[in-house]
Amino acid sequence: MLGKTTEYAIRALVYIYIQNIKGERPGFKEIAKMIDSPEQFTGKVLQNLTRANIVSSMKGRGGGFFFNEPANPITLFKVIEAIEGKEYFLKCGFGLKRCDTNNPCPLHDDYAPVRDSFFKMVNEKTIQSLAYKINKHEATLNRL
Amino acid sequence: MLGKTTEYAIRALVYIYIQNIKGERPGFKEIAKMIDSPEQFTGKVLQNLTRANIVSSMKGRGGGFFFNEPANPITLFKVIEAIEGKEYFLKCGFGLKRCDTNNPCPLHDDYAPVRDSFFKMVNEKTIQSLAYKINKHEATLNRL
DNA sequence: TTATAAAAAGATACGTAAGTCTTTTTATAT
DNA sequence: ATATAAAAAGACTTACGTATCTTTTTATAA
Repeated sequence: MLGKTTEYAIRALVYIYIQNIKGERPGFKEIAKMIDSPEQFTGKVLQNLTRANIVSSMKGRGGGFFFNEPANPITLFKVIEAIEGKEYFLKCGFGLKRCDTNNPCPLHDDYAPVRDSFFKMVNEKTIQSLAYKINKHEATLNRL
Repeated sequence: MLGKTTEYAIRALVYIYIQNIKGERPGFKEIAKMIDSPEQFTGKVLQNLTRANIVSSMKGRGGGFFFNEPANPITLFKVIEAIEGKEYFLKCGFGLKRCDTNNPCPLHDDYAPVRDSFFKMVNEKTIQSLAYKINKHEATLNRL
């Protein structure tokens, strides 16, 4: 459902968060290696996330990526919104320009609940909660 | 979630079915006009659906598109599978190459139910059931 | 048997996502 | 000050989804 770019973004942010807990500030080359993504492209994605104020960065020796407010959790929705665009969860599943309960497409009544449950999920899950699962060894960040 | 091509395909098939009930066999130009899609591209999409044995066609004067077994309902899944590919509902939401209950990504437990409910929905809904809703005036095919 | 109307087919173009390469800027350590 | 290590930036390439244009094939009607 999500594009590769968004998947790289989420995995990269989770890895950055895990490293930050350990007091580290990883660079994009290390990140790309650890999440199994193309190196330079991951750099570009992180550049965009930095511009969107989702993560922070420091240039120069000893620099890298980090969260300056780790207490403030980042929902997956925020990441999706930044990369896929604001409209991502608003589109009609049948492709109509306008579609709502009062003027539905023939798929609306069945599609809307699915889309809304996806929306709910990405608003509940955060970079932090995913990192927590990994640190508890309940899930893995990659499959190399 | 679905690509434009799949949306055109579903809308086109619904329109063809509705016209078939009336004893008509529409051509791609008429179809494109009625579902508000690009004319030539819709022709290509229908060509692919014909090759995939989802719909039938006749060349020459009086030709057009039709279902040769209208009693056998076509699920949306079948259309999605033909256009987006077999893997569409199998992909990991986090982007991992392999991901299942035994070896999950940190999103798996929450993503899988959403993906499965989408899968269930597209297996229940058919071109015929969507057409029925439109014929009952409970939904519209376009929004011109 | 000829004109016509339709889908099929092939070539090409456009737009955006995905990815690479090179240069520039910035901070730090020496 | 200078070398070094890092992100930022810009130009470019590739792949694919989306779309158009032209020609060919096929069936029907006249």
